[in-house]
Amino acid sequence: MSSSRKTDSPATAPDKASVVPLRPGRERARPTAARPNVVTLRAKTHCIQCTLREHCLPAGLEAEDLWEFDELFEGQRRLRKGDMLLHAGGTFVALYAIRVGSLKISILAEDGREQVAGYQMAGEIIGLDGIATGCHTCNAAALEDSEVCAVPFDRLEQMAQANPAIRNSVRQLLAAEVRRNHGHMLLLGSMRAEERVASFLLNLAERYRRRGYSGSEFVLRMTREEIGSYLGLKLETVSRVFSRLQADGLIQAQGRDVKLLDPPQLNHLVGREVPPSGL
Amino acid sequence: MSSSRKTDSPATAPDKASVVPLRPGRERARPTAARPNVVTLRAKTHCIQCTLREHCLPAGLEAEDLWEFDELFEGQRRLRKGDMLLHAGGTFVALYAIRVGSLKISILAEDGREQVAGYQMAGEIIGLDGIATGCHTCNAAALEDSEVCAVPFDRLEQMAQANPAIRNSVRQLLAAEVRRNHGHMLLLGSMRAEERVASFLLNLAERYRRRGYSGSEFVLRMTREEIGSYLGLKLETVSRVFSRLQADGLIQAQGRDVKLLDPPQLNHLVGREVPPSGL
DNA sequence: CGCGCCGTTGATATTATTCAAGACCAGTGG
DNA sequence: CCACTGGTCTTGAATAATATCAACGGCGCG
Repeated sequence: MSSSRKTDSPATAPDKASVVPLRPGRERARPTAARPNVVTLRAKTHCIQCTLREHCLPAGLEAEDLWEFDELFEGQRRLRKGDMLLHAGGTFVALYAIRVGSLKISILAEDGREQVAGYQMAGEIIGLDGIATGCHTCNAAALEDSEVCAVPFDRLEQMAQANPAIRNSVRQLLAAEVRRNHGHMLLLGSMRAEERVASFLLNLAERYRRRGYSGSEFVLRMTREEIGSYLGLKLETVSRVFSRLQADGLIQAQGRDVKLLDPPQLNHLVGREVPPSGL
Repeated sequence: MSSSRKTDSPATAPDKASVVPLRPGRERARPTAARPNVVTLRAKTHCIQCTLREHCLPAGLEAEDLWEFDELFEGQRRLRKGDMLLHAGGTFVALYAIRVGSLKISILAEDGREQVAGYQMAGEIIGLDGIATGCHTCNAAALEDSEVCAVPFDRLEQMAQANPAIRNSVRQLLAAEVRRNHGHMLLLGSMRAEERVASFLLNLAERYRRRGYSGSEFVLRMTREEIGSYLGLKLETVSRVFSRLQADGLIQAQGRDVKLLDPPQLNHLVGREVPPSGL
């Protein structure tokens, strides 16, 4: 495992789609109706060619719906590490699909305290918290240089009205958001420090795995303090737990490089029953 | 303050609407279009005559919309203390507006642990967690004998499509749900026991106050253990905090009877700045 | 090089949990 | 009427978990 302060990508990262150049005309061959002139758009990566497609908002859409969906957004927006994508109180105009990078979502107490409510990575959607009110209740800041696709919500909604598949996608997204929050409340309300950290690491691992990255070795994008904020712990406690888990042989951690050495045992720690092995 | 084990209503409870008998023909005079024969319905309390109207789903609707909304549900459903209204995993068919009583909402971890995620009282809506998925992720159980109005969701949605006011109501509801969850995460993640309990009491007080009950004196409907589950504390801790707050003169508590003696100080405890006075 | 941020670790303090005992109260059945 | 029971609530003492305070090392960066 290498020190990661410099490399700004996961330990084992097959990032292909973002490098593949647009090949105009090729995607035109798709059996679909009219869509805007792709050539005039600057550096737009279409959903159809995006490797994240199946993890993203258009997950499960058929080719036809996909192109329809693709028309929704005009291009990507770049964020530099630390840039804020959303501000609590800001008016809600669009959902954002993370194409590259990762962001932290945080909520604010009346007295100004800020708490991390989630970490979102490539393929995940940000901004759902604004759907209901029309204004955001969270901050979203880039943890590293990132790129997002903005999906104007009025157009999305309009399209959803006509297209059940897209409507369903939005639903699924909201559902996931609710489930995530419930899971987090469970964590904050009833888990001990070790369980919280293990749960956090397993969650990240699973998400990386689903995206084709290693599910056992990855690089954290956030500081100990941010992890602590997310888990309801102080940064020192997080650090200690990392050390303890390492001493117990469950993980290997050097700074932000993390390797899960004994996932079954980690799962056990979290209270999940571990299938003895096989199937 | 009186011991409350017997009285099943808040300390000072102006429950009028539920006693007022239906006066057939009267509401017919409302300037609205066709609606089903009210006489055949058993004991339906119409929104228009419900004192909770402005705290409930149809909050803010004009008379015309109100009648339209009123057609949505056929009647009330009674629950006895302990009855489950919703089961996690059950299919989502309707939202429920609490007309009388109160319920606790709880979420379940994979390993079976259960945690109270919220307490809902008269005028509040239950079942929103199912909107996204189509199946519920929470349990809802009556804390006392209660009565709810079931609002079939397919019909509500249909109506919302045509009526912006109703659509907006549903939105507001979802927004409130999100805000509630965020607030709870903040509480679980960054407050100490005293702050949590104070926050809990102030929250209840505010909700009672809005409903016309006393905002400084009320009766808890849940056990110490349930409070603890909600606040991420053990029941003994909850009990101790109650005692300490009482010793400090901030509250007066005897079992489930609670009186807030120094709301400003309680607010201060929670981190809210207290306006010195005036304005 | 020196600075600032980050992470680790130790010593100590604080907070919350656990274990245990007993009080209170409502309901039950003798 | 009484005793008995089960559930709830309170309280104390011991313990465990986490936070706080403080020191230091590493690393990137100007």
